[in-house]
Amino acid sequence: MEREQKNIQDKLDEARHQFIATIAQNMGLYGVSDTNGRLYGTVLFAERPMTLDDMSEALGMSKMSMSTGIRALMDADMVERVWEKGVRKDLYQSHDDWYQSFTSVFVNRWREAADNNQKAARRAKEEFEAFLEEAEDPYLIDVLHHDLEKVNYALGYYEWLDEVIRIFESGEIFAMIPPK
Amino acid sequence: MEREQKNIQDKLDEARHQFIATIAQNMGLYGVSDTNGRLYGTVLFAERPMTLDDMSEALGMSKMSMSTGIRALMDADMVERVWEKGVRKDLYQSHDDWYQSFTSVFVNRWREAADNNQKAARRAKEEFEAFLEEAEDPYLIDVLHHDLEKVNYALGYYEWLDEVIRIFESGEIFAMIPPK
DNA sequence: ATGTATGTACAGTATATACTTTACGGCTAA
DNA sequence: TTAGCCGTAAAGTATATACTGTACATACAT
Repeated sequence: MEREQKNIQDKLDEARHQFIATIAQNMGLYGVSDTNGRLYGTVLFAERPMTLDDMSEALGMSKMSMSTGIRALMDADMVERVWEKGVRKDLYQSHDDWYQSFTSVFVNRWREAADNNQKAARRAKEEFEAFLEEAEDPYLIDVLHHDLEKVNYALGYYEWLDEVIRIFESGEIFAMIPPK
Repeated sequence: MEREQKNIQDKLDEARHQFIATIAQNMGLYGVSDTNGRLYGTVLFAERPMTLDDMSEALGMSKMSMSTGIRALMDADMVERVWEKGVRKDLYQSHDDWYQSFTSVFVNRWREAADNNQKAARRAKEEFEAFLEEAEDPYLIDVLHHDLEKVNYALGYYEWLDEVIRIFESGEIFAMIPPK
């Protein structure tokens, strides 16, 4: 009997491991590396907050990797540090608001890109228009019109993208599609 | 005068180059590498469909890189192959539906991840429930309940994510936020 | 104050990725 | 059929990234 319960524990670990491996594999989409994904999964299913040494042992990796990995996960608001009196080591536990994680990852990544691109497009547009003032060669003028068309299209797209991002940023998305 | 027009052409190239560099830099979000982003930009602003040799010269990179790069861009529906009678070399031009590109990239990347994770979560849930049948140790039973809670939360999240993806997949998003 | 334990910076190493060179199969035109 | 060109597969090389070991700075306990 004792033996059987032990067996269940092993199988449970295996089942957890399998699940963690899958979500870790896909966590690249959140800008989280594969190994950091496994780190998150490990902390998620831990029964208690973990120390860096715990993680190091659980994953068979250096403590340094755990340190840098945890910092990345904290930056992404996926884990949080907790204090327990009498414990000197830093303790970490998962911060499980996946809806929030999704939106903030989505927003952070796209917001910056959209802003950069929009700025670059505006600048390009200005320059193209300035060139158009000076241009005399009909062919060159034609080319410039085409370029302006493209950059205007881009600007429209960025405006649209901005709206999409805003829906996630403001949380409107949760009114449109309520969390389960 | 001739000299000045030439100067404009140079400045135009520089302005294009600048814009292309920026969008290429951020194109990593679309799963497109930096250099493939520049490749796309080059094709986008080309006045005529380009051959691999054209691109090779324009970017100062090997033809092989252009070949693989173009294939990646074609897979992402960002460039298309065109035929011109009398031209033996393959010709490529940009396929400029950025709205479509965005949604299909978004959908393709997240759809697969969501499906994988959902499948893994269902499987984990089944296993956890099976273990719960066999378990006798109260502590183990408690652990299993916690695990089930987590996996149920995950399943809810995947359901939500599925809905979000569906909005982009079906094009509903364009009714909610019309393209400019 | 001083010894000890803990997290992290730094440098070195291994692995993965991007790119190039070379070589070849397939298509086209004579 | 064959000569020549085009696109790509394969192998090799360089660069970037991920990970480790060591060594140090900081904070706590005595």
